[in-house]
Amino acid sequence: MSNQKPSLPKGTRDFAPKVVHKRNYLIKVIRNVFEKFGFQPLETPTMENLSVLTGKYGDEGDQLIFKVLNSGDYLSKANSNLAEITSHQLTPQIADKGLRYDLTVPFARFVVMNRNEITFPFRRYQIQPVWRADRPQKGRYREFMQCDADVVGTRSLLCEAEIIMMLNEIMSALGIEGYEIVVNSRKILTGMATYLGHPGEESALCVAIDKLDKIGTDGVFKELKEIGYKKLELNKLEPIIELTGSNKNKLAKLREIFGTNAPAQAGLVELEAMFSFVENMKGILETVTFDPSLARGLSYYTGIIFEVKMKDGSIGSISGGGRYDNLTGVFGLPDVSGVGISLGIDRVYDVMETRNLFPEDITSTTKVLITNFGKNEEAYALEQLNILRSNGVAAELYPDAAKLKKQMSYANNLNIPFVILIGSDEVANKNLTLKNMNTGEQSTLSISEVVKKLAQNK
RNA sequence: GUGGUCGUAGUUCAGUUGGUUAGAACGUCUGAUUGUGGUUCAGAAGGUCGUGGGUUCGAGUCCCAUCUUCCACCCCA
Repeated sequence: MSNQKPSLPKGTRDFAPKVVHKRNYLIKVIRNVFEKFGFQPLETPTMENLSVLTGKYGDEGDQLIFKVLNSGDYLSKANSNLAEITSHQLTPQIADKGLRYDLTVPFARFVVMNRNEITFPFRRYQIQPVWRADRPQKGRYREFMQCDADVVGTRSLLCEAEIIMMLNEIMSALGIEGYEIVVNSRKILTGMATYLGHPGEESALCVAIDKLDKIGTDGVFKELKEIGYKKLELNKLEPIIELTGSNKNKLAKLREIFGTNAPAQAGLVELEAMFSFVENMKGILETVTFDPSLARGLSYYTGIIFEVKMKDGSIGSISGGGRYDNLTGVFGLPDVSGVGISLGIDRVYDVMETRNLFPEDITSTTKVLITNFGKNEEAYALEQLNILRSNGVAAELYPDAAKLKKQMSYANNLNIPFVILIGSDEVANKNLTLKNMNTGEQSTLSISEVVKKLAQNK
């Protein structure tokens, strides 16, 4: 057998122990906030039937779904002449499953399938990996973890307000500053398209104005011209996307501008209501920016939409979400409104890592290492090890009677905060030498004193 | 999916117009120190130069293909 070089599929990664510790910390903080807001955990399968996934993310989204080849002699069951069809046409004949593309659609599927068991309104959070056959870039992977929280079965804008509260709380719990929660409403975008003389064409409008940050007003206008916008219409758009001032100011000005435009006015009213809910909860609004040019988000959003981004622009958005009125409709359950957000923890991780925001003590699970001096001390050491563990102190004994230097560097490299030395003196005196690896302090103690110290030091 | 880019030790990178034995730093291991890690000093190990072809007397260096990385577009966490 020839030697084969091991490799990973494009856009996937291993996570070494120290990285997993940090990711777990991140997930723990986010989960705690989700649960504090009353969300319940849900998990769904890695694979969904392709019929569940396709058609939910637009044509381009469908291309990005990883398909799972059918088992068995799948070709004989495909009833086409291979030479005569495109790969695109062949796919549905040889694959009927696909990898989860996001967490929202599987959630919608779950809600429909379990509608009789679920008590509405249903708040659930879900933290699982998703897969996209995208071309990788920095902060873009083919396998990545999403943290979603959604509420379905209510149209109350209180839910939108709580999402703002949650996002603020997650960011402050992680110690991340310099972020911005950008909000807008799909209804404003719909109204805007009509106002500009292009009713029903808001998706083309969205694609263009969403790039405002990147290509500027001139760039956006150039793109819009290419899809048929006239000078006069662009003149009407300009004051809208160049609005400045406080959120309240922008909302007030837009109410004037849009006049009797019903969808736009409805969107503005909703945003005002959301802001006032946040104020009543004593929430923070300084981090929230209303931006009528925010247009991102999947096609299923129908109300208020959110995006969290870093002000320094160091990475793409770290969270996105919004309200959707009819996600379950395609599965036969109409009129269930929901609102949710999705956090990309790989991106949050990158932000935390570059800013050094991870606490130092999270990269070790072991609290104390007992050094191994050899046969004579072994029985006593094992006894102490057992006592530590049965008192809930994460402890390990170095497995070989290696040089102390080696054992100490082992503890040092793994960030184990304490080391217990058990040599002939300790065995004879029935005590332990405990060394604090951070301060270098060392003291002779009884096992009960050590347990007390390490248990409280949690 | 379109266009470009990168790949040399575990890691980050040098490597001249193609020329003998491919270097450094950090990390690792050993010793200075047989009961003490982080600092210091001495030494050692570690490479099919991403992979496969080609040009050449000779390729890390040039050409082609392929994989990977990163970037722009598209889209998105």
